[in-house]
Amino acid sequence: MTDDLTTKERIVDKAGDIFGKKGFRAATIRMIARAAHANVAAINYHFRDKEGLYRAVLEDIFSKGFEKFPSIQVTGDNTDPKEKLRIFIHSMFYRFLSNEGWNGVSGPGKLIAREFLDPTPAFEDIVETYIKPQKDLLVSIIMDLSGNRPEIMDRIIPCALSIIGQGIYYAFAAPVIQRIAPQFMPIQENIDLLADHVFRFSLGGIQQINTDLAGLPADSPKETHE
Amino acid sequence: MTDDLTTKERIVDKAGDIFGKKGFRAATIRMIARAAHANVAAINYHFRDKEGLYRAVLEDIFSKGFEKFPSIQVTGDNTDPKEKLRIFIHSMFYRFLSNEGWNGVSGPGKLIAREFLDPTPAFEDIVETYIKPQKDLLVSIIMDLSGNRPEIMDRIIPCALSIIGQGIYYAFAAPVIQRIAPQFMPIQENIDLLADHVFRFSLGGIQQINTDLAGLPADSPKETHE
DNA sequence: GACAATTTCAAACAAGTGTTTTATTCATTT
DNA sequence: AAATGAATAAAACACTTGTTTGAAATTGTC
Repeated sequence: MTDDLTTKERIVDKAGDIFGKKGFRAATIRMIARAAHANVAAINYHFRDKEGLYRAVLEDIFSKGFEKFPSIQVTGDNTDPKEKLRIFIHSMFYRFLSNEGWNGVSGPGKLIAREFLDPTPAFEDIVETYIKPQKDLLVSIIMDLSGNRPEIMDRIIPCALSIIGQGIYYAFAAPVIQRIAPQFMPIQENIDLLADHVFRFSLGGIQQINTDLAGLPADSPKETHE
Repeated sequence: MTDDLTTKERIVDKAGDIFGKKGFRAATIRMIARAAHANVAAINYHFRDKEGLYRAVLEDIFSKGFEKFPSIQVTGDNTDPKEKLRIFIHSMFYRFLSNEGWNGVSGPGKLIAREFLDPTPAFEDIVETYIKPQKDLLVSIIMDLSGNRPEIMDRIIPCALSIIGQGIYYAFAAPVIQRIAPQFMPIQENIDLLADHVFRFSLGGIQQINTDLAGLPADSPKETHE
């Protein structure tokens, strides 16, 4: 199934799994070479060194992940902000957990979780290119939900972090979830279940923050009820 | 300051920092020995092998962390459940982030985050002894907040995971938070700020879930689509 | 103080690491 | 068909790893 790929492509592909599964340090180029049916020297030939391969893998994962599961492009239109939030969260979970995405903790998704903990130099660009725009988009959605009051920005940002945090946790704490709440394992079958929960929970959280701030003078606090 | 400790204690102490900072694999016993002013062979003498040392470190971290920042012991009393939730979340953040606790991402806390990703065999006992009781306590608090309806357990558990998830994320995604929202860095000075936000946000989330379920008869698990 | 057990130390060991070297095969162009 | 450059392969290299060894130092006990 990977036989029609070039050696270089096979190496990046398998390296994603192995770096994800083992971590940068514990993954050896000999494992990767064997898995990719390539010679160890091919890695240094194509990627200069182990870190060069890692950079290539990281870029590959993010570009493919956001290509297959983009977040919402249209932010300025008049879609219901609740619906935007729902789509954002669902996209996030599909990107994290689906087989065509980062496949949760058994695939390259784990590699991303590792970067959250110990960013390598290669991660700098990733944050700028992919993560910051995600955060900004989410902030703008929450802003919409809160009546667009720029003065409450420092209440909005923690909400965004809380939402991203739930996504990251569900995606990468799988080994622990497996042990304490196996029915909510972050796997393909549970994507919609988990995403729905996080959407509901976060919507409530945002509304609570809005309520806390209700005393402040502002335009009519948009009632978000169904 | 660590000079009055035995060699064995100095090794465990420094190993916590180094394992946390570098990870199990990347941390070398020579680094640890040098930091602890001990000979490399002392590690194998006292702990059999590197993994034995790691086990000792893990047990040390958890026992000390929960000793200094226990969660609430009294769950059956008549304290306001909201207040219980507030205390639970604050305890969690203090344990994760304070200097006398796990000191966030610069201390042994990072080691725990790593275990969430790749549990070692040593983590099994930790989950049973420390993490599961934490989850059960949190579930019982949320249960109180939801009117104690056991039939909605599968809505309660995800709420617990969402709360723990925010804690874990805030504590250990520091390198990313530093880059996308530096004013909310998980450090000593921000503990109360972050814990307060997570409390408010989560309270709103739980109430939203309760609202969603308000109309439901006791046992019809209606799907939450629009 | 003498003896025995525990603890510490420098050195060596075997295995595994990323990388480089050198030679060979393959594909493309002339 | 020959030539050229890219790609692959096997082996060697320099280095680091966790662990073990055997002797020295320290500690506790009589």
